[in-house]
Amino acid sequence: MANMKDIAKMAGVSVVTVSRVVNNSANVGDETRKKVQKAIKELNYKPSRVAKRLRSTVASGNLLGVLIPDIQNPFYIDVLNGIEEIAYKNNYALIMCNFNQDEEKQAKYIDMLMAEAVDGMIVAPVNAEDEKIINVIESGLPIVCVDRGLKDVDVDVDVVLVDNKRGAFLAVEHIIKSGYKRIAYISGKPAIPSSKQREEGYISALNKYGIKIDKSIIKYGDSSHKSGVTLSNELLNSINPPDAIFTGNNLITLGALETIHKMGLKIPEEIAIVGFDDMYWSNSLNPPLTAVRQPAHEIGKRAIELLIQRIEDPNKSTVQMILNADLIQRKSC
Amino acid sequence: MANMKDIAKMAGVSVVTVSRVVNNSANVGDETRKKVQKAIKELNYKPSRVAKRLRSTVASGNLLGVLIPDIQNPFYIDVLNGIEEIAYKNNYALIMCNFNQDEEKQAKYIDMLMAEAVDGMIVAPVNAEDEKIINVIESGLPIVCVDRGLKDVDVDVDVVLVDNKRGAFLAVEHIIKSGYKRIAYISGKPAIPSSKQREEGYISALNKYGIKIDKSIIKYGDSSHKSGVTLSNELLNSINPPDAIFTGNNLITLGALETIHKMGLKIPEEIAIVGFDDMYWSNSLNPPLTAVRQPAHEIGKRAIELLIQRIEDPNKSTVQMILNADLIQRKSC
DNA sequence: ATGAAAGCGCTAACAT
DNA sequence: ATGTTAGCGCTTTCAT
Repeated sequence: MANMKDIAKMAGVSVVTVSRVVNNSANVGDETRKKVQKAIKELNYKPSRVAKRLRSTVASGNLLGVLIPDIQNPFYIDVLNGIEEIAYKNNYALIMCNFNQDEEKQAKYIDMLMAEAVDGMIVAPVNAEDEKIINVIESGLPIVCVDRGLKDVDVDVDVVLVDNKRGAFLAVEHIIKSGYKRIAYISGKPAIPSSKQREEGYISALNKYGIKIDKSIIKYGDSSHKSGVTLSNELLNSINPPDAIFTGNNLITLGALETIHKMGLKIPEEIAIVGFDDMYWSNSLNPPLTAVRQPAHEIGKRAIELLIQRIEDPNKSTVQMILNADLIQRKSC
Repeated sequence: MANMKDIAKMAGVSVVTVSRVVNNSANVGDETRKKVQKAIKELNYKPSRVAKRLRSTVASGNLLGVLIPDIQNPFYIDVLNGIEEIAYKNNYALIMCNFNQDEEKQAKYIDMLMAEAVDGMIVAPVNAEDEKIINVIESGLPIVCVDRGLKDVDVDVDVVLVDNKRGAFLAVEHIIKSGYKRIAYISGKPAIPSSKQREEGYISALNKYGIKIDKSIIKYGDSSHKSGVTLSNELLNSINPPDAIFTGNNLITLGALETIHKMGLKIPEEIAIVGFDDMYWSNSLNPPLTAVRQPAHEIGKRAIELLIQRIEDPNKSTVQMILNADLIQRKSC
């Protein structure tokens, strides 16, 4: 592969001039620029992003890290998709790190990203008090949090979130207005802020409509498909089963549906279900799923836009961007 | 961040010695090694992967590129997941490139990966004669193809595939044995080899059981969810509709299900469906989907294992690994 | 067993 | 408008 020296030689200029042409600096003569461009084309020269990254003082390495809690979760795929779209447009490469909700794996990936000298990272932190991430932020590396924020109020960080409480409220209110009386909630990992917020929305809806909270039909899992299967099973096989279930994320929803179908229960007649998180194939479910839609793709886009802005101007003040989640009514409730 | 020089100074040795310790080279005194290790711990030193990548002659940069045709497709997610699992274990970072079945985007991503000096790439080529990829292979960069091979017999490349023809045959045979007479096939992009191979399996099953091929119920789309919706609609609203559909990939399956549910058709009584590609939530569909399962996760794992082997020994002979796809019988046929 | 010197491909700072 | 020098953090080669 040709390098700057080759181009310089061919064009009869110094490497600095080549660098200037490559980076569109001013102060290059028209003639010179043309000669260099010709050589670049001729030798099919592509500047080494590695050398640039090593040398540059300002972030310009065009490399970003993305830390994802669970790549099997369609929500994060959509977020990732949004991130990738903008990254590509801006010539950023993306190192993808899937840490499976595992704090240790997350920490190791963060070390790796630092060693790769990324210009910034997008993270959905395992927990709201993650020291590792807080350290990185304090070190000055641009970071944007998605889906989950950080608790420490002293930490200044850009965050892109969804109004989980309101989304959950909307869902449960709809369930109530549809005439259901005994509404269960299957929560994700309680340690994840969004799980708690969704529970708050669930509770505030019940409160508003004067339905007594029954803790026995609030089930806590680990945000997985499997916990959706198991917990819905416990719920539906109990002495006093619910007539509707609000599920805390899409994996749980899918798990609950599996149980419901296995039991041969009719949706929404025998059991209604509303899920948090929509999928592009919610209409392929039978009946089509009523769900709270997070604008996942937009979350991703906003996050990387904020990140790029911060990279370009590290002093810009941080923002907390809260997007709306809305209810998509279909047939499952 | 501490660098080698800092460690060297602190340990009272030269940077070379530090490098030797970091890379577990022989010829380092026990005492020296300990001093260096202590300094490394104390300063929390992490070697720069960037500098290493720039300097190293042998591939040791521990960076890989993954080129994915469509990140919204659950099959590729599973493949990616398998890749990531092994990459992480081997301390490889992964640059994720989603090219949306777009040849130009794929080409640009390949340029980017070259500029990042990756040690190798895993690719599912847009088309079987992709010049760009063939060039890269000929340049000597380790590459493994997944899901789709390359046509040019002169090109020596590791490939991990599934026996698409046999998988499709199994599916269609099962449909026939279940008593269906008029079996449609909704194909993905005909240019993609796997689409053709699946069609071959479909045809050979029909042939074996003496069912005449009716070209009017073989529909060609672009492997997308949308084409699944549209083409199944055409099929089911025709004068002589099929009583069963074999769908060419999971996105098409999902699209077809959407149409079927919208039309209120009963599965499998009024229309049977068997899909190519299984999902972990196939049981959440109603009825649970009968599908051909590709070992997607294993495809990913095998691919990166081959890639790492090739990176470590560029002269090893190439292999073509063909995995089995098997039929998972559930309730949709 | 250890180190000095050179250099990977590029950019920053300072000339001219 | 262009070039010279130095050096990012590491590994390689050759010495000792």
